[in-house]
Amino acid sequence: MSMNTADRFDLVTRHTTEVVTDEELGALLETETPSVYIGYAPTGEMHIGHFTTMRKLADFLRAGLNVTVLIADLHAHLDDEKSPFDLLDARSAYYEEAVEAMIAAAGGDPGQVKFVRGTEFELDPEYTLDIYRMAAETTLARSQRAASEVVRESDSPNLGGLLYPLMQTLDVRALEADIAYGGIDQRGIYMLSRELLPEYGSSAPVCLFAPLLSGLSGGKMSASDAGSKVNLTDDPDLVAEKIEQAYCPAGELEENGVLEYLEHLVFPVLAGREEEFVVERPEQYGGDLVYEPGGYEQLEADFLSGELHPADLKPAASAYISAVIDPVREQLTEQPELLAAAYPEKYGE
RNA sequence: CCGCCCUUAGCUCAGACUGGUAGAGCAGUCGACUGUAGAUCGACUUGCCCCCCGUUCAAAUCGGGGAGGGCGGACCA
Repeated sequence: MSMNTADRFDLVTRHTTEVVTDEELGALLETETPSVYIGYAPTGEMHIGHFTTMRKLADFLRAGLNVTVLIADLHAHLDDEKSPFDLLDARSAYYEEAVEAMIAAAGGDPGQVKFVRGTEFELDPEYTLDIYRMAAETTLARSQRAASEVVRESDSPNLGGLLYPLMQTLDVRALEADIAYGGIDQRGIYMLSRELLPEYGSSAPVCLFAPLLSGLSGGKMSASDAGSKVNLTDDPDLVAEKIEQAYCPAGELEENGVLEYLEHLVFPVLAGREEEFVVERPEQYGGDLVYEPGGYEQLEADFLSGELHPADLKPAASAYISAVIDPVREQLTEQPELLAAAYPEKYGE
């Protein structure tokens, strides 16, 4: 690649919330063609929160990394049976399609991404044996702590949730990933991985973490609260409705999902296309506002100062969000059988 | 293998002893107030009370059986 190391480093690390560690990543980017992987457990429907990591995959590709997406089907079941065992195939198929569509919509080439399902290698004898070896030397408390932000909490936790971090650790090795990328909620697990893998003759992965976006109703995005997130299959009217109802206090950035969507999703995509962000505004409030590609900082400043009012921002935000996810929605709705098979209760026969 | 406990609204649970076809909090919906949303007021909605059989004029409630879940014992002592 003609890109120099500093540029590569910036590209790889932008829009991340933590890098473990800068030094290791720097060294990695100087030498070879590093590999990065991210795992998605095919549980609930994919949503806009996933999109921010997809956009990073486009960055990774541009930086010349080998990118692997793991569809962690076994994990989806191990975590409190979030996905029933006999729906794993259907949900994996849906995830694969959705991920490809999102990568494309985010300006990347899905053809350059390697897709792997967990069951393709997690049942290999060597892998299985190492699960047992790690299980023998890992305490319940350690595993539980590692998984606490990821695995569903319960008064009566299942064994599956405790195996989960160990398997994720072995995934890093099996996929020969130099870099593990995931939401910051994955931190606990990968810190365990960094501890364990060297004991098993592998090097610890460099870890890159994505910020978790706030939900639209304030607080975290919640799977159980439909209004807290935009789904990939939401049509523009529904997106508009959700954004209209979103928590968005004037002049405040904290837990402001609308602004976070713009920062981590809309503006990066617009920047890739060199398109402006236009807020249409009635004359009585000052007329239209135009932001340059990459002009999120300015928008945020205007929002903080009160120059940009939420009531004006929201319609613009929902229009651009819809535009970004539109191709994904179309691709998915063209194949209704995918969703019907993956979520029969909701889209079923 | 044995014993005990649990199963009621979307969620967490009361109500069961003393039968009279259900309640609270949260969530949700709708108004008011804000140039958005939230917050705050005001109003409203929500149910195969796990299933089957039985007793009874009447069963969420009592009796029997079943299913699902949880805890403990049993070996080590």
